[in-house]
Amino acid sequence: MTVDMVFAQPLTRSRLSEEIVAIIQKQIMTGAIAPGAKLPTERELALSLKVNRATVREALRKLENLELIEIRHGDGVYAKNYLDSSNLDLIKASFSTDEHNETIFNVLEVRRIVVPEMASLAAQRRTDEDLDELEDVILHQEMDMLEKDIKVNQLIARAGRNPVYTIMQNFIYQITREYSYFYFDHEEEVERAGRFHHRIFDAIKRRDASGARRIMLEAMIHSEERLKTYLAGKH
Amino acid sequence: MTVDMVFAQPLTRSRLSEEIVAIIQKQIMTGAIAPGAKLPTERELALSLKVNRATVREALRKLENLELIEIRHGDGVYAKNYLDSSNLDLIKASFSTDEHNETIFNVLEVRRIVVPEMASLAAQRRTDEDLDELEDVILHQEMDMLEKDIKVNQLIARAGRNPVYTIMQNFIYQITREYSYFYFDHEEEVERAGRFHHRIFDAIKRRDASGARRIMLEAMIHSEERLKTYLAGKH
DNA sequence: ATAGTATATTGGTCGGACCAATGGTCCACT
DNA sequence: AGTGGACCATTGGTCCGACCAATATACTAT
Repeated sequence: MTVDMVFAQPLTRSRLSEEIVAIIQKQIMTGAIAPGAKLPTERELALSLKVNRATVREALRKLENLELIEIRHGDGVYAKNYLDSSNLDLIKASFSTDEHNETIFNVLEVRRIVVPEMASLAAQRRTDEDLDELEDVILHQEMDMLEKDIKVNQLIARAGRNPVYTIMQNFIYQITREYSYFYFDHEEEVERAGRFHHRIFDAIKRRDASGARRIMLEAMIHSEERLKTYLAGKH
Repeated sequence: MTVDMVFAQPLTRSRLSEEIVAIIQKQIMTGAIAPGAKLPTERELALSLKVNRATVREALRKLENLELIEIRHGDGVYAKNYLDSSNLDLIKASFSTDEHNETIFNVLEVRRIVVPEMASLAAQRRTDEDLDELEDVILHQEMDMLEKDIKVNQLIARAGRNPVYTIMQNFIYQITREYSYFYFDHEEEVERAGRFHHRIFDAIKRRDASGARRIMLEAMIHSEERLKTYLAGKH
């Protein structure tokens, strides 16, 4: 438990345009800029922020992707209601500035519903190739348990044959992965994960949809509890 | 059923950079550009596409947000595995070029799980203010049923007090809304929706979580069936 | 009043220049 | 031979200034 959670997000924070994104995003999400309000011109923003207009434009482009603003050619830039956004990156942003772990709890709440259902779909739709890949990973001894666990969940997600679930799984993974390091610090949990892999594989092999769902739900609940006690202990 | 589904996506297709996004995105998602492969430099892309480098940069910025590429300062641009993306916009893109309605079915499959759970959370967490807002909308006579239905679902989502669910609800709504117009063409469905609103409101008011979940699930299944017969009739 | 037109404003694209991070080469030193 | 560090070419990041294209508005002619 030494190097976990060191590099939270800021990887590309060297980019000036990202700073601008953060500034404007904060103002929109705190309500300092109301939905429907017209933002300053690109030229004005460039002037007041003392950066080039091209840099402002790249920032606005990202804010548009986040569905926080609407850019109208020949008219101007307007703030949108962030509650209407469908971009999960907004959650990632709030995650990196979250003091009370609200974000992670929200994600866990969704995970508990979504991931077991994904396992159920995998059991229904898996091909023999999916099964082979899964078995390969599970029986692969040299791989450490964290890496293996990630791979198993990924293969299950893809075996479900629903890209929407796959994307949601990727999102959930990206948010929770920083806590996974701590999780597998205990030998007890490593063994438990090993047993889980075999059980879920067996259920998927037998095309036992409800069984797969139940086994996955059980695993989710357990890791939730472990995480909650860990986070509680940090304060 | 005349003007439904007219403007699928192309709203901002006047932008040159969007064309470039589409070109490169397609190559990555079809595998023409393999994951890990290095893309041409910005200068080379600008040259071969006969556009300015700034335009290429804006396109690359968007592809980066889609998690389709990774940009490394001083190094180059690398393709990522689109299966690892957590950006729901990828689904929207495939939706607009989907011949066999696969996308909408995938989204409905997720909706059936997610939205009822959202209703359950709303029943558990709704405040009196949430309830008042909901009642206002439901009893508001002048509003047409489509608009009302959207608003009701939105308020339920927000009453659940989980931004991740809210974002997913927005995504689901954006994908399915184009079919909603047809849905409320039948007076029978309008009346059914009215009854549904009252029932779900009642359950949420009583803080009946499982009841709210059940009522919502019922509504989802019904609209799914209606939509499927409609889509089947189009061929 | 209304429809059409001119114009100012604003986002979109262009070209060319320089800054900053990275990878690789090469050389001095051990 | 191996290692560490200086150097340099390459590539993304930012800047400047100019022009193109869409929009809103004010104005004009009817």
